[in-house]
Amino acid sequence: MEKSHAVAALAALAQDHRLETYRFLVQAGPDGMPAGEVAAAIGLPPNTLTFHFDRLRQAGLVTVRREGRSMIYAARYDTMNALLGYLTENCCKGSQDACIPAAACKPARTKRIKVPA
Amino acid sequence: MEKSHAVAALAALAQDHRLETYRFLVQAGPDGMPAGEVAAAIGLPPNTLTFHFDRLRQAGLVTVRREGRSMIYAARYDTMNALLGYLTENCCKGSQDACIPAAACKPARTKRIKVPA
DNA sequence: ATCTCATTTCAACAATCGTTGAAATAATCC
DNA sequence: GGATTATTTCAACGATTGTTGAAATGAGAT
Repeated sequence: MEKSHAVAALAALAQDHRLETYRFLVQAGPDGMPAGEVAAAIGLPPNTLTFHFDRLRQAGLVTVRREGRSMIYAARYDTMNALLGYLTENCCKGSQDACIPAAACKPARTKRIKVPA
Repeated sequence: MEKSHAVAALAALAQDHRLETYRFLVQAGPDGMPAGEVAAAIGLPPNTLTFHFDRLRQAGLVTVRREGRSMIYAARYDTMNALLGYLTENCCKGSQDACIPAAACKPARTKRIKVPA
């Protein structure tokens, strides 16, 4: 991930309603949610939400698709992981000793991906 | 980490000069660097840099101490790790299956903390 | 005390941000 | 076709942001 993309993603997340919206979409899962349901859940007027969705989308944190008359927004996990990679690269690469706490990142531990054999 | 703190940290990092400054301080190590050297390295007028340092400090990402006539700024690794924790909590906790890629975060692998025996 | 060096404070300024209300579009139902 | 539902577009608005130049502070050197 390039610096400008990281800045864009950080800026997109650096706002109350957008962070909440994004978090909501992440927990909603990869299938996403119609804009209206998000608006109701977050408690934001639809036009305001559209503005924030646009920001998230331009930062590559979210995708949209039409389904009937609803617009379904979904979180892009790959972008978040790229951002985390960029930040941890900064945090831990240059000087490992500097990263005081051992517990830097805590990925899902309870249930790994398949890895058949 | 609370949401408002996360937003503050994200906002502090969501700017070209500040992200670069913070990254520079992270790589400078826990002892930090005088403001002047950072200004020279980043290529920013000292008063502008002060403005950005203030933002980073208010977000808890940086500390200052005086040393002679220099002000030494240093990265706060704990805050960055708290932020990463908050983001990964969002990304991976609620729905592990949703976190498509296995490589979510990559902490320092080359050289672990001491662990004497 | 005076002088310099390192940094901060302050008051501007244009630019961008987040929100609103009203109007437009897009798809479905009758 | 016209009505209804879901969402976006548009033009405003006050608020915040990042940058600048000039002046102030703080600490060491003479």
